[in-house]
Amino acid sequence: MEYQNAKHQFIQAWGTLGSSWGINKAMAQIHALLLISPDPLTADEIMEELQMSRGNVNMNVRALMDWGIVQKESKVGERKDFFRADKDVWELARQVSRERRRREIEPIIKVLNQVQKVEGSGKDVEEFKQITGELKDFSHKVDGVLDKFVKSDQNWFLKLLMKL
Amino acid sequence: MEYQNAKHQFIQAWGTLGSSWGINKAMAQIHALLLISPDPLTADEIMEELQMSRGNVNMNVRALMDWGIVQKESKVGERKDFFRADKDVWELARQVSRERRRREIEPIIKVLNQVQKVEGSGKDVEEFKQITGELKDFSHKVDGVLDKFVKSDQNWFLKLLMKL
DNA sequence: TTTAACTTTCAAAAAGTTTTGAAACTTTGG
DNA sequence: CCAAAGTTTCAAAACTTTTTGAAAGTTAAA
Repeated sequence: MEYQNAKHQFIQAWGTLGSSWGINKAMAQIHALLLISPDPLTADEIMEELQMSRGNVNMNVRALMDWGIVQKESKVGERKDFFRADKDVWELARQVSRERRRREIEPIIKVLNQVQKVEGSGKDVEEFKQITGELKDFSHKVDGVLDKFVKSDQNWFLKLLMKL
Repeated sequence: MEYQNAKHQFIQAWGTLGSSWGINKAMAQIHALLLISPDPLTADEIMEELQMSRGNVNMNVRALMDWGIVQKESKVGERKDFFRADKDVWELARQVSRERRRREIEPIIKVLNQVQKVEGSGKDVEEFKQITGELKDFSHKVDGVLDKFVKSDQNWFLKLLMKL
């Protein structure tokens, strides 16, 4: 397989994967491009390579910086901003876990705590308390695992894999 | 908090969570409703409760059955189909993991294997091989963990939690 | 076989999301 | 301070996904 080809396929696939993860395609594609780029790129280079508008690149590069997986850099003697993706896959996974934990697990635990305060009795209410209680327990467990993961180092994970 | 209130809040929250997981809102809401319902419900009851069209209910109930987390039932002396959600949160988590593994991890591993076949040399190609290689390794590890999880029982998970 | 109850399909409409591009804004070197 | 280079914003357009509802299909009791 030829390089240009492999590159496009990878960027395409990363974009699709992103979509099914609730990350928009442009954001995922920019990330893919920066990941495989040996040197940081300017907004213009990203626009050119991925054929997207300046606004779109700007918006999504900022989203990637929010996630903490892309950094802005400047070069001496250059006016333009350069963007670089974190190349450490382990670190990437941790950042993504951290964000998803914050955006998804935390809100659901909050709601489950709220609705557990339901009053009254009867079959419906009992069933409701039962299932939301189980979901809450489960969510707490997942939260705990993610927390551990986010705070851990790669070595911990590898040791864990051994145990499985 | 009053029951009707808690119920709506829970269904709403589950719908939102679904969206950020690439599961459509209607599908997640139907699932939430069935989860907390002590008895199986008919399509008409779901339509009424969630104020959505017959087509939408039908489509998403089938999607839930595809995921293996909702079952169709029939009652003697009743023409209508009844739908029931799996009440076991553990089982639910396993089914969801299985589906996401199949839909997301497997395709990306396939692409990574493909693009690793890139030919030629140079800084770009080396960087490309390096990062796609690392992603592949990582994906395989995640795949392994999920596989273990999907095939495990709750007890295994609890023991694992102890070790953390 | 007929008919009524129920389920499924699918094309069109609505809703939601992403992308564009031009204008406004900011920064920097001279 | 000015002008040039670069960045950000945002309303409108394009695109995608979801939802609707009516029509077609299926099933089962009489």
